[in-house]
Amino acid sequence: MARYKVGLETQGKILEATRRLLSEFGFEAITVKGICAAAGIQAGSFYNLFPTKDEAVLTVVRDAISTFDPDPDGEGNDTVEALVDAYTGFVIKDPELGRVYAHLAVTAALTQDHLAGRIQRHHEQRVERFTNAYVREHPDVPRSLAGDRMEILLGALNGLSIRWSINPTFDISTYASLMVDELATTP
Amino acid sequence: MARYKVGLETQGKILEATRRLLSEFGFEAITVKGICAAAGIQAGSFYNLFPTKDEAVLTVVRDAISTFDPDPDGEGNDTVEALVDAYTGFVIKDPELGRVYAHLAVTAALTQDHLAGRIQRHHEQRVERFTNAYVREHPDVPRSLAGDRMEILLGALNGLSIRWSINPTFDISTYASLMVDELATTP
DNA sequence: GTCAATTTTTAGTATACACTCAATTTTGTT
DNA sequence: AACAAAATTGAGTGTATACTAAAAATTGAC
Repeated sequence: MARYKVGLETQGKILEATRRLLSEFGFEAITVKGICAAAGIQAGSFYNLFPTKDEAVLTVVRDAISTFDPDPDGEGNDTVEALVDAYTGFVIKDPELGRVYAHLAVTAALTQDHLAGRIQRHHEQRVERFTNAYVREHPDVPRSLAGDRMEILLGALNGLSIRWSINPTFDISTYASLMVDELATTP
Repeated sequence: MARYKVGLETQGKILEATRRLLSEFGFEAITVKGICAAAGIQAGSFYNLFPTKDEAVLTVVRDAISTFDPDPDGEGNDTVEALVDAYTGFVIKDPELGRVYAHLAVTAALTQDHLAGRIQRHHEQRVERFTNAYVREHPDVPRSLAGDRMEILLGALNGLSIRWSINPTFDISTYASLMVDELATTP
């Protein structure tokens, strides 16, 4: 929506401020007022560039996640292990943002609002991607079963990442690998 | 705080209304106004019996969970499997309430408010109890390791229950059992 | 340099919410 | 029946929030 250079700069300021506030204080604490203050702009300017607060938050979270994408060009050569590493890497790199994601994933299951739909779609795409990788590695496993298993894996990863964000000594990577092994060998 | 019969009755009405609203609309949708309307009372009456909204919600969730307690008298004879069954039973019996619990468990990791502290304490007690059962069944495993494993199990259970509440065809019981087996056999 | 499109500011609106309080009514003990 | 404790009412407070709109300033294509 920004077409002039200043508009793009302001957009950048807003995203950076949102990212900083999310990383520091989490999802519940974020307000448009706070974002504007941190970005050094006024509310009207925010709404000239973003339709809603959620849009700014989602943009930040999406960008942060894609930073860890093992196959950003969609060449179809990522592995389940690499995808799991990407997930844990994201959570470990920026714990508070990981919490924000987990929080969004949970509330997506709870509420019916617009944000929930967006997050749910993201989750489904993620399952799809994990499933593709799994089927590639285990061609003998029927796709529907593979999909179920990846649902478990992702559900458990979400739970573990929440646990990890409470107690960072919790060895999420190792346990995530353990789960992957288990799902690879179960008949 | 209720000392007269009518007060106890009103307390019951409030809890029932809260339970009904939570089961139907979830945590995010609940308001004091809504509870009062459903209970057929006024706000002042609510606050005569409950100090905060959260207190009513917590009471309902706590009661619902304790219904499934395999060892309500604390005799120390419950097993990990029975505890897992209790968890999944609770979630399956009342999905929306299960979601509410998962939601509270997640936000407990996110926020610092009073409610968060209460839920976190509940989680810790739960881990303690799972750990006790696990150590009873696997006396050779050191307690700290057992505790870690139960943290994983509970974290994953939370994640799975969220997943299940999105898609009830998801076989949470079976997968929960699988996880228990895995945690029993890992060196 | 002009001028329309874009951006920014300023000053709001609308609303939803948890919670309070003084006055009134009801309860149960004596 | 008296009366204090408890319960209830109903109107209200305070506050925080996302979001808006009109006017002013800035940008950049021509």
